[in-house]
Amino acid sequence: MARTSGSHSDITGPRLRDAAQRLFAQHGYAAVSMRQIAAEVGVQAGALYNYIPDKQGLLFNLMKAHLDDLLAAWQAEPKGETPLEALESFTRFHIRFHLDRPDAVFIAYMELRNLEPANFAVIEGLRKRYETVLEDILRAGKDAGVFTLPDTKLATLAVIAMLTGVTTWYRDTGRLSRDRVERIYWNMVRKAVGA
Amino acid sequence: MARTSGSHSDITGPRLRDAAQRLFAQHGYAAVSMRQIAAEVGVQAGALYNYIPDKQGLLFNLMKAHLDDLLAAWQAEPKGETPLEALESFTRFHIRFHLDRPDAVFIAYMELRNLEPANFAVIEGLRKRYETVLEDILRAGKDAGVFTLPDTKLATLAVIAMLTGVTTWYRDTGRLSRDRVERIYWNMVRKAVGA
DNA sequence: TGGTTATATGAACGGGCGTTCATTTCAATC
DNA sequence: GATTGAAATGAACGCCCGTTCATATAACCA
Repeated sequence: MARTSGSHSDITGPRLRDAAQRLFAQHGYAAVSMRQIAAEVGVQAGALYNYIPDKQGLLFNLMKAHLDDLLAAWQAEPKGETPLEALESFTRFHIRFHLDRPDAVFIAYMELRNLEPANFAVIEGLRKRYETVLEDILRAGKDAGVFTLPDTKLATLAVIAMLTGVTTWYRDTGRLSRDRVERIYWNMVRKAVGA
Repeated sequence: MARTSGSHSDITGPRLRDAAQRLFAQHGYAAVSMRQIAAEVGVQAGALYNYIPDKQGLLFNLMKAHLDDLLAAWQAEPKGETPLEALESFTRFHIRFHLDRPDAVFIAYMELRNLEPANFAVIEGLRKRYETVLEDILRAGKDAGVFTLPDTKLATLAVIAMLTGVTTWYRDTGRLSRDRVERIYWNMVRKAVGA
């Protein structure tokens, strides 16, 4: 034991965020203490405050980093030419990205109510920007007469809920591969939008 | 102030559950203290223990009551004759039931990780029983050649996720009536299952 | 090699936690 | 009107919380 002092800044920082992400996802923000996180990192609780302003700031940083990642990754994604291609691209991207980060996803959806109002507004804005990505695809498809949608806004929310739901049951050791899951969901999404 | 003592058993019990449900939904189980609940009820914290074994038991009772309600309500629902009618019935029922109980729904989905293992097993069992209701409908429709499903199990999970997602955005003061929402989602569900 | 600085310790702060229990209060019964 | 018992009080229990800070240490740079 007894990690002695010295300079481990570049190690402790990431380890802190990793531990916090894992513990918050498992037990919930309010149920995890700074001392638990510190123990996981192998450090005393006081040392954490060299890296974060406070517990709330830690949660906010984790959520913001996740959503920034999400939006940046979509920017870097090949999006296809037609609305149908774009929707397939989005569907597969969303599933893949979310399955790769189960803890971050869990926190982003479950801990919104533990954000202070100012922090919540920032996160909510990023979430809406991502929602708009899908909404724009669906509207373009509807305008082009490729999709049949009773309500574009509701279809957006319905598709995202359906896709994000994958994270609640998917296990790497399960019956289906990721690619198979992507395919099955794409099949259902395509039919749901009438294409 | 100062609610004095006396016999309020039949009043305090329900009020305790109401307050706990509201507060747990708003702030999360771990973030709400017994003293906050007691204050909401208008009583000292110690008095709550005349009605519940402990905080964990309170959470468990709330979740169990919700799922018992859900299964009982479905039993009492007219289910239609054909798989298509049954699916419409289920879709509308699920949306209606969940929109009527936003707090209970929120707790049932968010606080699973705060249940002790034994309690979790009970709740999980009830949740799976409800899932099976939809799975049976989908399988019947698939066997009858009415539904086209790439994977019955995944379709079950996808549809439930999609429908339950309504609770995250629906507001009574919003653009659409409940009936309109039911209709729009039924349209999307029907198409998603290829009927 | 010695001084500087980043990084950690560990104790302390005030306060809130879930739960228990002796005691008090009051409505209902005889 | 006295007795009874359910239902509440309010203080106390030991414990953990997030955060701060004086102090110690080890790596880096002159």
